[in-house]
Amino acid sequence: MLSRPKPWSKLTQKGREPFIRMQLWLNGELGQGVLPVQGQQQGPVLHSMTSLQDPLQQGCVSSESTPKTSASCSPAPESPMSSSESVKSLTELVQQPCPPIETSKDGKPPEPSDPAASDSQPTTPLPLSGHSALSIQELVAMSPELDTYGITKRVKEVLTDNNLGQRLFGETILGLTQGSVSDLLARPKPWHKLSLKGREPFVRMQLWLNDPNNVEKLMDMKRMEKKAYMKRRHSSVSDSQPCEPPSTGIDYSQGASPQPQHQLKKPRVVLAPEEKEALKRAYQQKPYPSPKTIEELATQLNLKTSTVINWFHNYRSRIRRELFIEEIQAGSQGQAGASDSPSARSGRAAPSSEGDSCDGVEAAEGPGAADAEESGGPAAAAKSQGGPAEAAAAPEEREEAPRPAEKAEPPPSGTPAPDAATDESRPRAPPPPPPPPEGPADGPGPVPNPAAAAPAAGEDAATSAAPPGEGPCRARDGADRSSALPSTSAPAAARRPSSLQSLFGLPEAAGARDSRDNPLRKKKAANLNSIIHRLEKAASREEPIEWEF
DNA sequence: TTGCAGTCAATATC
DNA sequence: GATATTGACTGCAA
Repeated sequence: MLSRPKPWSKLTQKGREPFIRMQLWLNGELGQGVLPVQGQQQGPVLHSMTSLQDPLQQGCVSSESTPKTSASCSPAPESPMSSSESVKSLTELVQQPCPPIETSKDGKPPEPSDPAASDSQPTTPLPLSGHSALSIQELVAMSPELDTYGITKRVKEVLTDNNLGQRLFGETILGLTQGSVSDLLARPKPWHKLSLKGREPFVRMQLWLNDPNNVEKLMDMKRMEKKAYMKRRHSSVSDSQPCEPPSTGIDYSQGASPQPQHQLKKPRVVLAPEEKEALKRAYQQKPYPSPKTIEELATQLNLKTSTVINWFHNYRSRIRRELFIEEIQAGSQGQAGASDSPSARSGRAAPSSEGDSCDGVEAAEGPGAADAEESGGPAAAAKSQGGPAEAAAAPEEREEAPRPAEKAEPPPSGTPAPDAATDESRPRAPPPPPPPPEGPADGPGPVPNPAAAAPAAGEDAATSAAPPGEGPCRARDGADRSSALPSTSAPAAARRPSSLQSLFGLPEAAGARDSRDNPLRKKKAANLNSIIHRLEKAASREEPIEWEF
């Protein structure tokens, strides 16, 4: 990297990290200021070339939304600090009470004076006024690891304590919709697993938390909204009746009748429970189904292929998140206080549980695993993510461990190795991790055989279980699955190896889930751990080091 | 091209 | 009415 640095513009977000770190480091050495001091805008574009001119010092007026644009940069001021200081200052920046968030600056945030504005538009995120013009991205990029779990927890507390809604908070402070806020607060990802963009809301939350007047401001906003609403209501009522549609006023005003609009809108697809069940089962068989499989599933379920594709994407991603949460929670529970970045450290064995729907599956998936390195090195991985935990988490179901495998995490401390796995542990645990998506999927395997499919109903037959024959990844998942849904599927499998039904049926699955702690589950977990462990070994033959347990 | 992260926004649920 | 869930979409990276 030092000898062949890529140009900043060609670096991925992750790829930029080292340069940012180097820059910080250099700044420290040089005593140059990294952080802007109020009012200064730092430029995001770094010269990856080692010449490093305190890139950070080049102020770029980049707006929050357009970080990359390096546009104009002005020399930035200085604020001497050592690398550690810079980091520290950053931390402080984000952690210490910050100046009023909102506001005005770019004109963005709703002006208090203009109630209307506030209520009608979601207002852009906040311009972190206090911190000068440091764009949020810059803050994010330079921000130290934040305890996402702790932050969301505090935010939730503050919001509930003060009776502030997610919508208001999201639109005003984060620039996100209510649904996103809800999701974020309920399932925060660990800091190191977030992309720069994904970290933004957390930085904003942190800044907001640090703002001594945060609640007050939000309350004001609330009041203004209310006022504006009342105002509008009044005017519309008194003015006449013309158009009532308060919320959609704009659209209506644009001429066309409301109707068209509605018609243009695609009705939201709502999958029936049976369909979901079927998809879940299909997922258990193949988290990464081939196009063909998807096609079949779609046909069987009478859904659009895009819907099936989306469902798989969403499911994988959500399961992953569930795992994060479990890890975090497990971690925090395990460790007392935990506030410290549980997210990062969470780790340890998370016992279980899977997310509902998730069927735990993913646990392995690992995003976690996957990125471990993100934080930098194995150690980091271990530390931050609580590596092991990841693996551990929700073992029972973990079916696929997709990508992560790369980094398979070691078994939870308690469970060492393979042994645990008794018979069940299907040795075959294959390979590798999740392969690239499809690879395996197509495989031979057991893809759900459409034939069998009858989704919901047919279940009976359910059966099937597709034996593991699948591709690597699948294999793994097969294994897991089997472990996860043990008996039930087993027999079935025997009967009908590849049938869609396998995807459905198996009522037991649900039952199994309930009892999270039963011995069976534990056993499964142990098996999984052993499998993971083996995978790990295989994968890391090169560097056996690490993991200390 | 595929998968993922992050979101939105419609619905469902509380 | 507020919050949670979830199908779909966008943009990015590999």
